[in-house]
Amino acid sequence: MDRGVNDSFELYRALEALNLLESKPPMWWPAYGTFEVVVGAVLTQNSQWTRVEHSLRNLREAGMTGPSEIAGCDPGTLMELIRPSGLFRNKSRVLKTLCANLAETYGGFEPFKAETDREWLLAQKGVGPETADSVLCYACERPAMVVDAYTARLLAAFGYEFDSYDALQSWCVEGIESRFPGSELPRIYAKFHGMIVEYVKRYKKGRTVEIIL
DNA sequence: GGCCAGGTGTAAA
DNA sequence: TTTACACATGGC
Repeated sequence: MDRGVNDSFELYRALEALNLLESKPPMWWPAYGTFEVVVGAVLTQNSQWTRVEHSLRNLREAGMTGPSEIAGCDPGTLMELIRPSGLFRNKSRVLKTLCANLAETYGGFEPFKAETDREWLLAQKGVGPETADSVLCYACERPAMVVDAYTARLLAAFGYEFDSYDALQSWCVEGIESRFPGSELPRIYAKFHGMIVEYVKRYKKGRTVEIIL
C-alpha cells in the first residue's frame, strides 16, 4: 500500500511543520515534571481532559497535592473530589493504592521520579501501558513514547495497522531514537505524542482522520 | 438520546 | 488466547 509516511521520523517532521503546540504548555501535558501528572494520568483514563481539570482543581483546593495526602485521604472524600472525571470508584482505589505504594517504595515524588521504572508502574493495579508511559514521559521526564487511541487512528489513516500497544509504540520509537541525542529524547517523545493528539483532535472526521500532511 | 472520551481489569467463550 | 463487558461522568 502507498503510504504518506515511511517512518515515524517523517511523521514527526511533518507534524512539527504545523505548529500544533503553539498555545500549549511547553511539553504539552500541563504541570510537566510534577506529581500532578501522576494523578492526571490515572484520572484521564477513558475520560476527557476538561473533566480531569475539574477533578484536579478539587484535589488542589482540598490540599490533596502529594502522594502522602492522597494515600491518607478518606476514600469517600476522594471519590467525591474526583467524581467529575468518571469511573471514580475504580480510580479512587487505584490512586490511593498507587500513592501508598509510591510513598512506601520511594519515600516521595522526587525519589520516585528519579528511580522508578516501567516494570514497577505496570505492577500497580489500574496502571496499564499507556498510563505507565504517560507517567514516565510527562511526570518523570524519561524517554518514553506514549501511544494511544489517537496514535492508532492517525496511523490507520496512513494505512498502518498494529496488533498491540507495544507494536505501535515500537514503530513510533524506531524512526526517532537514533535521530536525536539521548538527552533530547524525553522532550522529543513528549512533543511527538502531544503533536499527534492535537493533530487528530483538529482533523478528525468521525472515527477517521483527514490527512493534510 | 446514543456515542464517545488522552484505559484497564476481569470473566466468559 | 481472544473477546466482551463493567466502570461513570459530561460533551456533543
